[in-house]
Amino acid sequence: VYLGRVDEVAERLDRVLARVREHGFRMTPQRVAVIRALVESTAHPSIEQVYLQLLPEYPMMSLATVYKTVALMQELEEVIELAADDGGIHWDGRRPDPHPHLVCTGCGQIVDVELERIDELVHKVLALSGFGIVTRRIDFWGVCARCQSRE
Amino acid sequence: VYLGRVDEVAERLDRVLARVREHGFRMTPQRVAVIRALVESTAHPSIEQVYLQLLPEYPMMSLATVYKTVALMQELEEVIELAADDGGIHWDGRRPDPHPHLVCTGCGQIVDVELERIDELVHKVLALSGFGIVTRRIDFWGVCARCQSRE
DNA sequence: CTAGTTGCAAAACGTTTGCATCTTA
DNA sequence: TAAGATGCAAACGTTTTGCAACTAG
Repeated sequence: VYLGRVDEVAERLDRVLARVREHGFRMTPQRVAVIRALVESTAHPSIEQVYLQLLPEYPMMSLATVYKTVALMQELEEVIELAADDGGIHWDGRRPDPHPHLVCTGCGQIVDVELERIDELVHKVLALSGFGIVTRRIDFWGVCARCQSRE
Repeated sequence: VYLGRVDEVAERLDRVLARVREHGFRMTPQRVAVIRALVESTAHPSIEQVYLQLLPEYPMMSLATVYKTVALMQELEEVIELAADDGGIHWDGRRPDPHPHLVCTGCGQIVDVELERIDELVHKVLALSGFGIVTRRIDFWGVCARCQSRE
């Protein structure tokens, strides 16, 4: 269960914004706000959750802009997609490297898991299949400790 | 890269149909056709692909019925869901136990992978997180051998 | 200034639902 | 013959798109 340090996150935000600029995209307040929300959130939000979170501070924000910005971030491989248990798509923009997630079927929370030796797994898959592995998605569903004790 | 033997598959089809009946559901030609397609296919089809595959032989088949039958199979845990690279949801009804899949980003084919020691992984996740793991989804994306040689 | 970005509303998409008709047991 | 399943079409929620107005560089 991993959480980056605050200054690490701030540092990455700057790097991501710089990359977006370097790729020729312009910086608008909406774009910065969405990228900031994605990079800082530990909650693995859906697009609508990002939108609703930003709405009070950015009343002119539109859902379409959030969609477009998430697509841009995905293009630059600065977010990864994951399946929650509400059936919808959620996003991890805080750690964009492929890593496993754990979804609680009780309360819906999504946490990161630090699994070592994933590379070994990838090598094994390569050896078995001959595929050149580009990416992966490893997600678990279960009941978190708190929800277990509540039962 | 796993393929069940033909008689194993036929045997499982009978078992699944029996289970469906035991759960109080009726047997209609449409239901049998969809379940058969799911259990026999190695292609990991989408719902629409199942529908289109059956349409010539069952011209009265409706998409809604395929949706309902897949939902029923999912209820009975006789199919598992997986993410393809067309963005849509695909299904594995031939091996309904959670197992990894490999999606070719070149030709779109989806194959099963036989990975041992997945249980160890699950135990490690349990130890790290305290979650009671219920299920998981492990999928890889890459370029298959044939698509690699074509490049 | 002008090309890129936004917000809106409409369109497109996949999936679900209500209901009259038909079918299984 | 009664409960359940089907097929249709309408409804639904989510995501994408076209476009006029706006704005960053």
